[in-house]
Amino acid sequence: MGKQATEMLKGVLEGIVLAILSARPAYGYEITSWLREQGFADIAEGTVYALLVRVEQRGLVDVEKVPSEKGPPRKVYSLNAQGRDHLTEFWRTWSFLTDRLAQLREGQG
Amino acid sequence: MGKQATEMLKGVLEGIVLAILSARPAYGYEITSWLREQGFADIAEGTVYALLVRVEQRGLVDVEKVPSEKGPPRKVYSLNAQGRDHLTEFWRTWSFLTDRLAQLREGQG
DNA sequence: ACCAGTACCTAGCAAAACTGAGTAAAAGGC
DNA sequence: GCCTTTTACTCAGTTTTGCTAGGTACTGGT
Repeated sequence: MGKQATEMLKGVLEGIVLAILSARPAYGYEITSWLREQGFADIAEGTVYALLVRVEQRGLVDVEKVPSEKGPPRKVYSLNAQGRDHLTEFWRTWSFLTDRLAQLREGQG
Repeated sequence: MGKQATEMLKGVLEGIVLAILSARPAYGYEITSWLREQGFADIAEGTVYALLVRVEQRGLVDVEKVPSEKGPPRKVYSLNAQGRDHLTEFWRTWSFLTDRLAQLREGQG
């Protein structure tokens, strides 16, 4: 992904992380690694941690500290009811966007 | 669209406007009206004009001043070669994002 | 003792969109 | 002639979000 992706990620990355958490609880380091495997090569660690702090403060996730076999304890996040509502709203907006963009793309090249 | 869309638009809105311009030249007021018809209800006028200034400064569009039948002269923008390249790159990044998101969405709800 | 891998956090910056104004020009009604 | 509406563009200041570029801390292998 190029630098263009940086700006396109804004607002979308939060939805991505919430979607990940809706599948199963996860911790920051794990999420960052997973994103990088998926091709989001230049996602900065700090970006994910900051995002997790934000969604926690907005009450979209629950947190639990879990000791790790290697390294410091993990902060495991899981999506709560409010987070699930927010995710639903995200998918709605995302669908709207993809529909409009698909139309535009067909319209020409 | 809710407030959530505001942040999701970042980076995407530029692609949308370039896509519009790739179909035919257009001026700011026209683009804003069209976007609102398409359901982008809360796009601020200032946002579109600022975006057009940016893409002009980056040399992605050509500008021509055209007198209007009613009101002040229009600044008509058209996509140039560099803009077309940029748009191609935008579609590539957009495809990447939609693929990843579609996968995530299938993965669960 | 040292280093690599794991795991998290922070301060300061940049980009992009919004708010909420203001400026201007022409058309049409009175 | 004046006023309102519509068209059309501009600008300063704020917020949100991601990036940069560090730092802290714990474990296991050499």
